[in-house]
Amino acid sequence: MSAGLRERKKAETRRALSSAAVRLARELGPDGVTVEDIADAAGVSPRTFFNYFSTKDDAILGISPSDPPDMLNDLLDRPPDESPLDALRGMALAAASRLESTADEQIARYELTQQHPALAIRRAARFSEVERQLAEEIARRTGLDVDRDPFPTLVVAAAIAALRIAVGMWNETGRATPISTVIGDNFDQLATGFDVGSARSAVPS
Amino acid sequence: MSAGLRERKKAETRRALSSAAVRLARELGPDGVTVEDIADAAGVSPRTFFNYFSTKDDAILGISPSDPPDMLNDLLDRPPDESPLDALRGMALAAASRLESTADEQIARYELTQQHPALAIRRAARFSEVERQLAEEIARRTGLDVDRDPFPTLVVAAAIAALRIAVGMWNETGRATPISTVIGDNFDQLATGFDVGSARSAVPS
DNA sequence: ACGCAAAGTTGCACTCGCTGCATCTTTGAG
DNA sequence: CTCAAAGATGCAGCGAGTGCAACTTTGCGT
Repeated sequence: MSAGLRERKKAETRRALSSAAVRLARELGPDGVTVEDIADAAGVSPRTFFNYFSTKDDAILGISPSDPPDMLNDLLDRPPDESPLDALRGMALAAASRLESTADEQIARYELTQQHPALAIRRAARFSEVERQLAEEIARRTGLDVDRDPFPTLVVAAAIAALRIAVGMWNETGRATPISTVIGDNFDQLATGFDVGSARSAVPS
Repeated sequence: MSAGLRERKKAETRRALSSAAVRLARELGPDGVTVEDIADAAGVSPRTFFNYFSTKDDAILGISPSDPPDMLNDLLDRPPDESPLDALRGMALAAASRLESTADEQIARYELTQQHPALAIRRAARFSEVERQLAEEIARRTGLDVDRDPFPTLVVAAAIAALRIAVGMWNETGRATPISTVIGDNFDQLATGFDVGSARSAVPS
């Protein structure tokens, strides 16, 4: 069987907690809602809340401890002969399409992070954790030493920025144009470099 | 006169609090020390601590609320006709040399951030706040719209990563080679792009 | 079906970070 | 020397987050 009752119930409780957290945070602001409120709304005890999320912010952002970062898997799925930047581009596109498909709750989360810096901070922290793992994988692929060679860390940081910015603009512009377009532009920019004259506007005059 | 007694005392208290925080955090770990400990060591009441720093972590990192980000000033000092990447390169070099000169306490802080993720997170958050301001300045220089054009945000994110990585490697390698060398390499990489074959090792075979 | 071990939930007591408010002390200008 | 403003402090309180010791539920072997 795919999952025992136990697993299913756990997953359901986690979803209930996280979506209650998002909903209440939107209504009352992240500081206007207590862990107790969230636990009540999800029908569990406050103490149980902390068995699922280590902080209130994590619940709002839907970050569960010890779940594997999807992006790392996306990168591992890329063929080994791809160049680092192309592999990261593929990873970014995969991550973006996953994000594009899950709709409303993601949007609510994005707006919350825009309005409440504390959440943006938590999210940025999450990204930087993942960055380290990605850099290690790029180092492995290229045979470089992640502690001595700047390249792996640098290219990963740039790639993550490209993804993050594309997602941000996608949200900012009402999710009209597909994320993949902006991701493509950003990675092209990274591939060819920031040299003089390479600043291209998204709105051709 | 340069500063009244009041101002001097305030500055002294802030320094006392921050360096007590660093010292105690190194001895007992950031979680092993309470705000009360820090306040006692600095000879003020716990309540007064919060008149100087808004969180314990900020005290350890020496982040005082409402002090102007030096890096933004560094960027504003660059000649207006420089290309975005060159201006950011100049800014990074200025920031690095400032950091290179201030000695022991900075090193202690760096090691603390390496060993305790929570502090690294706080510091990363600090960086991302500054990034937004820098991106706005680059947008102003280039006449682009920071909300519609990825370029300003992307180039700033890449530049900050280049700086951050250079500083990290400088610390990691025992502060032997000057930071400026690695910064130069990283910005060269950004200028010419991450295209295939551009991965260069710091240790030529 | 049944019983038992493991996994999960809960209540409790506690520490600590952080805040608002009212009060007292110190500073510096006239 | 006086007095108003700035700063320091004590107090009372909220809420996040943790460890521990019951208690309940699940699922497996029999």
